[in-house]
Amino acid sequence: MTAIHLHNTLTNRLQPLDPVHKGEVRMYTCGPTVYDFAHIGNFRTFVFQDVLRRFLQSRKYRVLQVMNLTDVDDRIIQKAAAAGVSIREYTEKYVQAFLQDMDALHLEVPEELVRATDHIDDMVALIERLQKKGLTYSSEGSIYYSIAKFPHYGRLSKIDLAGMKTGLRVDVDQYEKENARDFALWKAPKPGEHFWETRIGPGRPGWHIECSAMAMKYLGDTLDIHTGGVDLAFPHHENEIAQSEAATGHPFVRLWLHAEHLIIDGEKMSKSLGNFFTLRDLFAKGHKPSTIRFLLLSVPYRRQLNFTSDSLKQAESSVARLRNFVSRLKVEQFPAGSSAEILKRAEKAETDFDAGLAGDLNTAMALAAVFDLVRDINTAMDRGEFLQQDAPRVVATMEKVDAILAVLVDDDDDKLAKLGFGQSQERMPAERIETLIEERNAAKKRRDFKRSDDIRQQLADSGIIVEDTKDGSVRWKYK
RNA sequence: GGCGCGGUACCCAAGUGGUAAGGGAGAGGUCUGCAAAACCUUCAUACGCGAGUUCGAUUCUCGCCCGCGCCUCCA
Repeated sequence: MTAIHLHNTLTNRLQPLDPVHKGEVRMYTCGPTVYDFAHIGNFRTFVFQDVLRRFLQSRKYRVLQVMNLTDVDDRIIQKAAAAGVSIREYTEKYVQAFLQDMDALHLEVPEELVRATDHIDDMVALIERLQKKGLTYSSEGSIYYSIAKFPHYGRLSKIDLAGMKTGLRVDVDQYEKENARDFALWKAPKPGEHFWETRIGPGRPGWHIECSAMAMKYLGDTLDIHTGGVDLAFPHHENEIAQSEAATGHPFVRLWLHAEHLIIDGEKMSKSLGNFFTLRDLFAKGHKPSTIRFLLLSVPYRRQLNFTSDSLKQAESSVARLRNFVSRLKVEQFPAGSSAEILKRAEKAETDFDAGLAGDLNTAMALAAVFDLVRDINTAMDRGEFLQQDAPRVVATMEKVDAILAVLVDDDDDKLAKLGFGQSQERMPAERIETLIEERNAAKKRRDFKRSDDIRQQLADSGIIVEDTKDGSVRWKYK
């Protein structure tokens, strides 16, 4: 098996995965700030993280993934106050929405999905450790981290501090800081704002401390992998390193992985440009969860993904090709027997798929391996060279790759229905469909094509596509 | 300005120091009562531009141009 290599932002090169604990990968993946519905760009990163964990599992690693839910920050405090509800009450809605969205996209639930506000004590303890080491200072009730005291500051994002002057007052945060880049570990409460009464005083946590505290609580001082979107590399992840390593004296993370952004029609997604989409916006427009998942994972994570209506169409067609293939394998009847060649071919597909992912999660390469197999087997079937006993083997290959891709099972309607995007009409039950197909078969037999086509049309009107195959069997699928 | 990612066919997108994977769309064909699916053929003398290294570069080096992002709590 090809050794797994991943691009480490810290060193800017491909490095082998080398877990601290044998057979187990511990990773921290930056999750959403739950002040609103997550948008499609967020999910680009989350799908990447999901593909990563699924791939590691396919390599038989135990995966211990921690994902944070940032449920306290300026926006949340403001919005909750404006709505006249508690922070918890305000964020709960979006936490639930996030879980539903995850489910719709087949994102596996991390082993630990943790809320910042449940870990205030852990953050306070970590801040105290930093205080004891003399790395912090207080100003107007807030506590800051003095980056001048952390020699490696800037290593991840390659930010050069040499040109920066200390003592300059830069009023970016309406707080007093010694250095513009110093960041708040703990923020003094503002009048009327929600705050926590703690050993280090009243207030609320700064943004970065939650990730350091929760990551180390669940994963230990040194994590194997930490991921997030590229925008988080600075300052968020840089600050996490400073906090964590200064506190423990150990390297915080072995591999830093950053997903490039998704852009829309070549432009940054933003509310002001009017090209801002949540998952639900896309569902409402009739796009399927599987289409979106496929599109998000089809472009390797370190490459910007240009999200367009055309790319959505292409993704939908690609998924259909894969699903048609599996359906054909399951329904069509082939000559009895089995062939060593086909078995080898299936094995090769699995190997190539795996090798593609092993090379920094090159999903484009991995998908090519799958499509190569699809074409070759389809060709064999058309030529009558494909044998019945091989069908389950090839299906198994497809199931294996789908353990990572997670787009083959056609549950789009179910997922949409769960979110309230179901079609207006009830789905025709499978039994009824089978009955109609039998009727149609009978009609075909007596060459009553008028009747036969009427039934096909009737089914089509109910959103069911009927396909005749060479061997006389009929397969159907929901549109 | 600093840091980072990228510029490959109509679109999306791999890749290698020795002559361009895969998907989508298009065109033609096969199969078929019809339809769909599928298959076959076709679709980049060419990989942003210029120079260099080399027997040979899309792949290495240098310079330039262009796009996008980060450098102000945005994945």
